[in-house]
Amino acid sequence: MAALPRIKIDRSSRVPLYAQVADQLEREILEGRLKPGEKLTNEVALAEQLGVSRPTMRQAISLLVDKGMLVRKRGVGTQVVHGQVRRTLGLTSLFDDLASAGHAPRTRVLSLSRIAAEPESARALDVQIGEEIWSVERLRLIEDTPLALLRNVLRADLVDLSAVDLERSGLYPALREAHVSISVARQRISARAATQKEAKLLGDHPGAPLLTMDRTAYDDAGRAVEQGHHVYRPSLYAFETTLVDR
Amino acid sequence: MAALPRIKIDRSSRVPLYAQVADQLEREILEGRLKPGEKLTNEVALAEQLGVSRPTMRQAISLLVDKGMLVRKRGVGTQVVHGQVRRTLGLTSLFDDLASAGHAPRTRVLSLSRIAAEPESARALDVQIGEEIWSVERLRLIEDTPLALLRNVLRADLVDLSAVDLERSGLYPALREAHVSISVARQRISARAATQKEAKLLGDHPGAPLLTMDRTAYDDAGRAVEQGHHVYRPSLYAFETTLVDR
DNA sequence: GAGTGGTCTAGACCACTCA
DNA sequence: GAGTGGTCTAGACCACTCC
Repeated sequence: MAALPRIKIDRSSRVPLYAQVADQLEREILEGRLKPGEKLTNEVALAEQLGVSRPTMRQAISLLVDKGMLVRKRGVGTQVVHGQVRRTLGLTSLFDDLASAGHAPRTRVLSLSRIAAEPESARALDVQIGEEIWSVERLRLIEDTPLALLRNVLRADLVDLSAVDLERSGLYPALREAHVSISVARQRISARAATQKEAKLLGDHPGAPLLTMDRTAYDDAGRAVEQGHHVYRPSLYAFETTLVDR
Repeated sequence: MAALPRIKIDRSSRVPLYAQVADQLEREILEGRLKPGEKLTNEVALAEQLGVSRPTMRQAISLLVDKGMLVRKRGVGTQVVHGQVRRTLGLTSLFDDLASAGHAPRTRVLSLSRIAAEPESARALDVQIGEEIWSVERLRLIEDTPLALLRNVLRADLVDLSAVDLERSGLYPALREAHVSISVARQRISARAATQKEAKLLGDHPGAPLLTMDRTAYDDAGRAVEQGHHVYRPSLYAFETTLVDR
């Protein structure tokens, strides 16, 4: 039964209470002060100790349950999950992933232009066939080793890609700067053999296995903004997910 | 501003109110009575109409936001996301996926035995090296076409695999019957070339691209129960996910 | 029976968006 | 300034687990 004496909340902060509690609770786990399998003090007592209401305490715990770091069991209690913790797959770009892993990713923009939407892109982006959209093709490298080939199309009426430095940041930060906030994305992950063109760009041989990701992203008004068709060299990249039963 | 006149709640049901509301709201969207882009009536009014409190109404809406079907924007409202809706990737087995898609999946158990845990399995399952664990190898077929090769190891002290018919159901239903409830799983998805053995079993050629999934699953006490190393033929399988910004 | 998490209420105040 | 979602409270009762 682990109480949480280190957790302090700051009611003058603009960070929500549940987020303050969740962040500090996560740190307790990541830094080993809460050990795998250890049982937390019950919710009611914890809320009282931290000086928040029980719903707020529950919301904090729920965030970590969704991250796969805690498990709750009715009538029993809340425990820390065993096993090493991994980051959850979120709405971040590959660029961010690599940067935070301490590597030095680079991006080469192979092409950037406005094209007439062909049927598939038109359907995905919810625009008329032939309407002008952005098309961009980028090569992602890590220490001069090609890692991924990224092909994207974007709604030209919602984003101005010409104003953005795509070699300096990922697509999502760029969209954020342009006041387009992506809030939902649907992904499909599979694999296939490299085409001749892909093999040449990625420094691999035709027929080599590639990890593929096809994604459509929607803004906070529910409009399709971006569609991506990405291929990754699987020896250098993988998708990690945490699944939680509800 | 769409009110939701069709939604009725049953206070005598054992299904939580928020789940009743969420399920019926989801059906409104899936069956097209709420159209993409349409704005919902505000939360306070909806709660009043349905006769529930606002936190309960919010919880229902939050479930669909997490599924990627609704987007909320402070100061503006809640809208239906554009684009076709897909099922979220959940804690289901491939067997269930195929069965619910109307296909006829079959499973052939290639081997099932108790082995001494080698270092990698021992670390993943949190047991001593050399301790007895289950090892099972299965081939998944769809209409006589090989689809996937599934290799799993399980904690023998938590599960009795000899009592289970693995050709009749997936691994997770089998575990559920054995009173082992999986609540969290961590997955890593990538790709690689088929080995000679894999190619033979899957009816493909050595070097063919395969989709790979490595998973560790934990029960509701946070203990590692199962580890899987699966390979799929990418032309027949893909992983779909919905990502939501938080 | 004691203790736990699961659900639910009826409010309140705040932050943000948009006309 | 009006309307929206975001946060928070202080309780209540229930369902489940385990002794």
